[in-house]
Amino acid sequence: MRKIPKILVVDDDPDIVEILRYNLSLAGYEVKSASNGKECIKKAKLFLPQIILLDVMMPEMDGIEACSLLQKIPSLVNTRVIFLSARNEEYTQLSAFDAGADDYISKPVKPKILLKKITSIIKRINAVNKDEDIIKLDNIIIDRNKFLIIKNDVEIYLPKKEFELLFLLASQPGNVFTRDQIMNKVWGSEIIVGDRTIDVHIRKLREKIGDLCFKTIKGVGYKFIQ
Amino acid sequence: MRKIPKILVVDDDPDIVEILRYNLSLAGYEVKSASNGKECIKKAKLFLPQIILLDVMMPEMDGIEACSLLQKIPSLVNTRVIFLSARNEEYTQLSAFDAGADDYISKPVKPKILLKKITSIIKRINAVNKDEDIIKLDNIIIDRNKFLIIKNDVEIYLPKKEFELLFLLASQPGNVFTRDQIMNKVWGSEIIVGDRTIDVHIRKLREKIGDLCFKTIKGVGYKFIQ
DNA sequence: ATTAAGATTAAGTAATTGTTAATAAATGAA
DNA sequence: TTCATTTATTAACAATTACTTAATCTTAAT
Repeated sequence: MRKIPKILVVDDDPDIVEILRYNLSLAGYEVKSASNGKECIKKAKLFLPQIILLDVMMPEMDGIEACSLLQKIPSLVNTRVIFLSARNEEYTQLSAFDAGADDYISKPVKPKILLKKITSIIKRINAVNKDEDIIKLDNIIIDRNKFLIIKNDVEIYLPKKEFELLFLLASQPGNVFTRDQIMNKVWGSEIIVGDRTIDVHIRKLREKIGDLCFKTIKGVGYKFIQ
Repeated sequence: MRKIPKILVVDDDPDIVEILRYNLSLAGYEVKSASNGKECIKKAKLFLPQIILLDVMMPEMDGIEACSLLQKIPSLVNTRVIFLSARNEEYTQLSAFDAGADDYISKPVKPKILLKKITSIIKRINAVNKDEDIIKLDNIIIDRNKFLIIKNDVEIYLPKKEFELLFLLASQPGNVFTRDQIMNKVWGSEIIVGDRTIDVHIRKLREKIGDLCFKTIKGVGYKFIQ
């Protein structure tokens, strides 16, 4: 069973928010809203929407800046950003895409077409990302909602970073993740930490989950093996 | 190393095809073209593009019908269809999305914006679909994602350089790779190491994978034989 | 037989990862 | 808030593994 897709609507005009919320809710989406860039970032982190509909011109922080910041949040790598804007100058659109936009739609928005686009995006997301929040393997269950690992029927709680690292590696058992990939997915591209940080976290995981679960591929990276 | 993205341009107007081809090639994409829906289907099957730019109105078979048919081709599940059309009636757009379109752009197309959109789509495709770097031969599987060799159902792990060397040779079984080629591909052109280095790595591979798999062509190089 | 290219081995060197403990930062409770 | 506790990061060094080289031996072609 698939979860109801979540959409975050960000616009400083309450009327637009209301119209979008109405149409999207009716179409069966879970909708939340924000009225500026700062609020957008804050809510996106908690809400983890599949799609963010983002206005360009807003007080406090505009959409472009917000979009740039969203890109750096690891938990939002799979979130698509669609700009909805009355500003149709080419350079605005271009900088929106540079900031990481997935699409740019000019206002006034035609609700039917917007809905179709969203359907099509959700279809693509679902086709690829088995975006499961729970990884179930032979003798280990990793539950991202509860931040809990169950190994051989024993509950194990891990600190955030250790959990994220385990979750990443276990998302594709057997596959090697390079240190760069791990860095980007667990820490995010803007955070720079030392060389040994990953090692130490792997160390802790080996202690808590089991030595044999983590294989080092020297010069390449690490992988999780069942 | 990532492959060059492929784009299929479909339009019955040769001028439009030429403009798009020019811009896309310049941006580093591999471009092919078709001039109607039927040709589109045929070429898409062979070319397996990441993206198809599709006109709506065309002789023989229009874009909408072509798009519907494309959806049914399993090898094209990951191909995105972007309509480029002068017809901006809402119902045309809606039926395009119903036919499986990923986007609908109204002509005249602004090349810069189109390119940004394509970049953003390719980025998303690459983020998920890591190209399957697996070489499968009669009794050996070389899996680059897992950094693992399976020979006669036995797992073999190799150090990085040995793995890269084997991967290179096995990528074209029977073909000779000169020492220069090997040097460039495995070590890179900047790094200079002695003459015997390759020999020693071949030695190790012969030990671990099997003597008979590696044939020396004196004065030329080495080849992998099944 | 001569010679040039490759094979082999062992040993040295370089690079990468592992480990521990100390410190900083974040979190949560009183 | 303040203090206690947990978590994250770093630094220093140890251990390991991989890579390269040098020296010597073998082979194949002319």
